[in-house]
Amino acid sequence: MALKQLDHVRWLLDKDFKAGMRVTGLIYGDSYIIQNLEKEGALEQIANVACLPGILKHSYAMPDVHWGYGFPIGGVAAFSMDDGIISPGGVGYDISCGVRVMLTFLDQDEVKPHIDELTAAIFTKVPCGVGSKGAIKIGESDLLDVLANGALWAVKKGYGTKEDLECIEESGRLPHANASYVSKKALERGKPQLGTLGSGNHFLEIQVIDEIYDENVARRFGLNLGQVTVMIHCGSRGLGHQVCDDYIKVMLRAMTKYGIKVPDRQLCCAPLKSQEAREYLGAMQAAANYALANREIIGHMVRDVFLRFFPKAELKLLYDVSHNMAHIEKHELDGVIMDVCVHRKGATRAFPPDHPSLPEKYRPVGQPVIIPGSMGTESYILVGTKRGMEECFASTCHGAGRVLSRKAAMKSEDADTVLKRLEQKGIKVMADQMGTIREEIPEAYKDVSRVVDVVEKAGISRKVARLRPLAVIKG
DNA sequence: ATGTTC
Repeated sequence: MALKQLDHVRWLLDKDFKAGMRVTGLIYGDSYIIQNLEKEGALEQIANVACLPGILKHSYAMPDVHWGYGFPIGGVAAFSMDDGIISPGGVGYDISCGVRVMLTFLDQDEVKPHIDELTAAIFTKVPCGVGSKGAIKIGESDLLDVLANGALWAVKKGYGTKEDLECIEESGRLPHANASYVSKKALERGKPQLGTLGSGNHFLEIQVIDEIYDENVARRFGLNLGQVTVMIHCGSRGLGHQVCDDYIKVMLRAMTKYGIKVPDRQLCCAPLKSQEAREYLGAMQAAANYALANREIIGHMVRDVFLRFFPKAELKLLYDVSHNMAHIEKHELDGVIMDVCVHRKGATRAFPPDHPSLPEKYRPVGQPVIIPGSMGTESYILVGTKRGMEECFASTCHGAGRVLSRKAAMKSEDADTVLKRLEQKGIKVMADQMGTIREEIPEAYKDVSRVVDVVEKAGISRKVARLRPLAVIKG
């Protein structure tokens, strides 16, 4: 057995597991999570990532890990800027897919009597579902502006406030975006979709804070028991998908050109110093800016609707963070601080207290981390820790993580039964397509509280609060 | 995730 248990929640995948592994695998999980890992091929993928050139320390797997395109979802891998690589498969098809939480100044008792109308009004306002479009109309030059400026563009156009920006990662704008590396096809797909939620696991929830674990941090974040919040989970839509598709082809050519050998073609990549890497980074950051703008615009639309019902709602942004990104960040290795390229695919950046990238108001406690649960289950707010910074490149989990494939989930139950069950729990659900409801049944996912307990026990982030859904909008 | 198989 190549997996060595280090403590209750840490497992080391030995280099003997597979020929070509340059580093060990470090997996966070309890025994249930480790069992699931073996049966679905994720373990093999963790080992494959460990074979990539220039990988640093470990190939990491968070407790929500499961099989993905090339890299596992829930995987983290950092690469040296000197001899490392960048890979579209390590970011994922939905570039900068991520999540934000907005805080109302309303108690659940004020909102509950209006929840049906409120949810219906948001459902009408925010287009959702596969191929959804038409939230706002922009031309080619505005789209280029979005790709260059992210959420800053949205705020400039009145879709959001200046105060939002400091609570978005990278202040809402990735600086090395370069739209000239984004294909015409990607631009065409993205133009009509700005301000739309999309489909799959994307959602919009109205929630209530029903448990506080850390009073001090919760106070700093502005979280109170009974307070209503809004969570938005979506990404870069067809534009990001097309960028990934385009650059997988570029990287397959680059592998031949640079003589890179990988155990799985889906891990195709290019040296970080190459022109191909520069172009992917520019295109990926442009797609990420699209996603940041998208969440800012949707947030603004939700704010509009809430204010119509409740003039004092406010909807202050707690934080907006991506969980599908490669970032070039400073990390300490063997006592030396250096730039490294951290791929987080279905994993969340979680900066510790005092990190210079954090807005000043969060510096004393650390970065808010947002962990959505599966449909109808609780979500969590965590906070980044020093140990996470030192041990796993400031990373943590991103959600519940699938245990059933979309296809397998589709077979299990009809949508009406799922909706009825959620209704009995007092959760209002509105969806564009019933197929999505079946794909997203809670049984298709791990228990998010189990996942969060693992990262807390490991000390790579800490629980702050739990959010219970009142209403869910699905694509 | 995705104009859910250009």
